[in-house]
Order: sequence, then C-alpha cells, then structure tokens
Amino acid sequence: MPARTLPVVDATACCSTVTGGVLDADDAGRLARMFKALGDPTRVRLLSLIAAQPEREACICDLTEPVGLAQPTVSHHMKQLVDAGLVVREQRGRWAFYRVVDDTLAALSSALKP
Amino acid sequence: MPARTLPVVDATACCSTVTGGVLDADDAGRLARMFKALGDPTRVRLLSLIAAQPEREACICDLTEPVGLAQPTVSHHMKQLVDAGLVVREQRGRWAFYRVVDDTLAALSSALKP
DNA sequence: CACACGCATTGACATCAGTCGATAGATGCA
DNA sequence: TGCATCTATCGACTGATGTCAATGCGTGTG
Repeated sequence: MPARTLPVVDATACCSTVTGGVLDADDAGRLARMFKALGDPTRVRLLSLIAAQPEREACICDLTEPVGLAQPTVSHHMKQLVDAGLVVREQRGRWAFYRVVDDTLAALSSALKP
Repeated sequence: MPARTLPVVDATACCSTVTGGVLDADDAGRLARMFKALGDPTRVRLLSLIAAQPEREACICDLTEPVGLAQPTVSHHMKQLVDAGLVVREQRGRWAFYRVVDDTLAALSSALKP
C-alpha cells in the first residue's frame, strides 16, 4: 500500500492568524501540523542546533551526539521537521544537510501574533 | 497516587528564541509543551473560536457545537490549553469561561522570529 | 570492484493522545 | 429541599508517537 504521508506543508499558504477570526478546518489543520512538529523537545532542540551552526546547516552526524539519541531516531525527527516545512534537506555526497526554513518560522510567528 | 501533571507553563519564563543559540533542555521543554498544545487542529480551532467571541471569552457550551465534538472531549482540550498557559479559566456561576492569554501567544511568536 | 561510511527504512515495543459514554460534582432555580 | 444545568472526571478503546536494533541503500574511497 502507499501509506503516503501528506506533502510538505506550504507555510506561505497559511496566512491566517489564530486570533484573527475563526479558522476553517484547512487552516487549523495546516497550523496544527506545523506546531505539532514543534511539540517535541528534541525537535525544538534540533532546530536550535542547526540554526546555531556556523553555516546555519547541519548533517545528521552533527546532531546525534548533542541530542543524545540514536541515529535512526534523529533521522526520524528530521523527517518530521522536513514534512512540516520547518527545514529543508539537501544531499551532498554522503551527507544530508539540513537548513532551517526562515519563512516557515516567520509565518508561524505571524500566525501567533495576538 | 498523585499523578500530578506539571504546573501551568509560565510563558514569561521562556524568552529564548529557537534560532538564537542552542536551547537548553528546560527551554526546549517549555517551548515544546506549549507548541504541543497547539499541535492539534481542534485546539487551534478552539483558540480562534474564543478569540472571535464578542467578549473574547467563551464557555464550553459555546464551543461544543462549533467543533462538533462531545462535551467531555472539549473539556479535555481546554484543560490542555490551560496547562500550556494559552488560556485561563474562570468559573462564573455554572459556566466556565475561557480567555486567550495574549502574553503567551506573544512569547511564542517571539520565540519563532527568525 | 570491494569496502567503509552516512543515512533512511523496517519492525518491534511501550507509552501517549484523542475520543466517547457514563457518571460525579458544583451551581442556581423553583 | 429537590431538580435541572453546566462542566469535570473516569474508564475504555483505538490509533498515533518516540525510541532503538537491525538492515538496506547510495556514495565515495581504497
């Protein structure tokens, strides 16, 4: 079976704010999906680790030791972040580099402004 | 047994930003706890419903029908939001009124600014 | 070509989360 | 006082989630 997960969230498609009128199911779902990705301490940590790298990017091997989890677990979390549109993945040689998507963070930040 | 859940999150205690340096476990945990509360479409919807009320407050009975869920389920979600510091509860007569905590939203919004 | 390396996927497991019906507790009204 | 109303809690069930060891898949290196 396919069991395809939903495509990557498009942050630019979701401009509604939480307090600016009743959200329809689609907007609420998009926002919740991105927030859910941020709803785990490890993933929040991973984001901050990537952003703190000199080049603002990191590979899995840079992240495994700081968060203290096994490599498959870190890969799993990174996939969550990619699917939420919070980071992008780029394969370079043997390594997979991840970068924070500032636009998504900005969109979420705006959605929360009271 | 107590089985006490953690106390309500204090948004003002959490001023770090996600991209402004590596977060320690405490900050990451606090942020994740609040984001997790936002990680469900129903709860995002509930927040927007409360904010959209004329008096910017709502009781459970105002929320049950719009979200299309049973009353105990709505109460359950509201508890999550209270524990995350995203709303406050006030008992008035037979009704429980909920209000959005703007400071918490503002704190989260700031934490996400790229 | 064979091998080492980095990462993703799979399978398994324990725990957590969302939902509801039933019920209990609190409040106000007749 | 008795009863209706509003909400929270409990118990149960189903499905999702975080984690790891084992394995598979590309990629570069000898």
